[in-house]
Amino acid sequence: MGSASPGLTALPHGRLAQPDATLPSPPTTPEQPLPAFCLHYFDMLYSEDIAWATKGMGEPSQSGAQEGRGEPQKEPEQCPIIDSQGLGLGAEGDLQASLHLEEHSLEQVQSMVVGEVLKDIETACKLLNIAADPVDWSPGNVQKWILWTEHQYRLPQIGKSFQELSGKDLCAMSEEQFCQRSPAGGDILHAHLDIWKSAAWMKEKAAPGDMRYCDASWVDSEVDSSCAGQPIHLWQFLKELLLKPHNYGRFIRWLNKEKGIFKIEDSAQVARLWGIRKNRPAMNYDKLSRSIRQYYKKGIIRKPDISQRLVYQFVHPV
DNA sequence: AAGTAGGAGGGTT
DNA sequence: AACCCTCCTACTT
Repeated sequence: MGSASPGLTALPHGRLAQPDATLPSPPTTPEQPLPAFCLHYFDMLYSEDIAWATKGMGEPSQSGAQEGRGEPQKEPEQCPIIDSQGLGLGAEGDLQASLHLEEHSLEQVQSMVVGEVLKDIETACKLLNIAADPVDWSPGNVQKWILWTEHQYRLPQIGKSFQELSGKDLCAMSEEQFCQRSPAGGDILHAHLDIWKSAAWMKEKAAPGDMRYCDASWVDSEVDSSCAGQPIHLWQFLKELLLKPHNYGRFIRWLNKEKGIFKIEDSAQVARLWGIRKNRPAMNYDKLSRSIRQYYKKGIIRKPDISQRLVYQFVHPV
């Protein structure tokens, strides 16, 4: 087990010295939450393969310790805009212009970062059926979020240290208190919570009167508009995962999207995600696959014509 | 050893 | 009643 790229997100970098950012930061958290924001995105970049974006953003090269693990770590072509930061700053006269350009590109990257983070949080909300704002979480929601975060970022299992805590309690805790409850990974969990708090704060601030963001999912502070509290079906859950190859492609992916054929690449992880979603800690692939097989009779999922292990097909692909 | 198939019983909604 | 969850045996890869 645990076959999938160990240590990818066992971040040794802790607090990164980020350049002071131009993004807003919640007034509730005096100690710059934005680094956490970026930190989180760096995680994603490294777990996905868009490492180029980290090049110009003050990332201190991860101390090279992560190199050569699993993936070949291809050296991608550098982003010309961002790369201007490190190169071509020799001439004094160009300095002003370069800085200007740099600022502009930084803004672009930052807005991209924010957009990606918001999207991922939105996905997680749907998947976990929890509110976007951590303050609104029940103790059960908190446990779900911690389980999911542990899973997503391969943190040590520390959820039990935070039992009986509501989202409000959690949000009131400092990083030190997190570490007190969980010396291993408490700081990272706190950083992730900061990201969620920041996102919730930004959202609240973004749409006081007029709401442009009806399309995504959250219109007001109330999130679950479509399927609030509704029991999600397994096939829906699988489709949601498949819609996010960026996040879940390592676990489940399309083999032929048009025909609805997909493959479960990591049965244990998919089962675990499903278990988190349904509050079934004992969920495993044996049980999950039994539920999939129930779909045969109902005509929702079937085995493809050429049957392969861990490969299924939606009968009515959309 | 892990995945596939489907019966059976129970729980939650 | 629908939709799993759990446990099970038998069979295949």
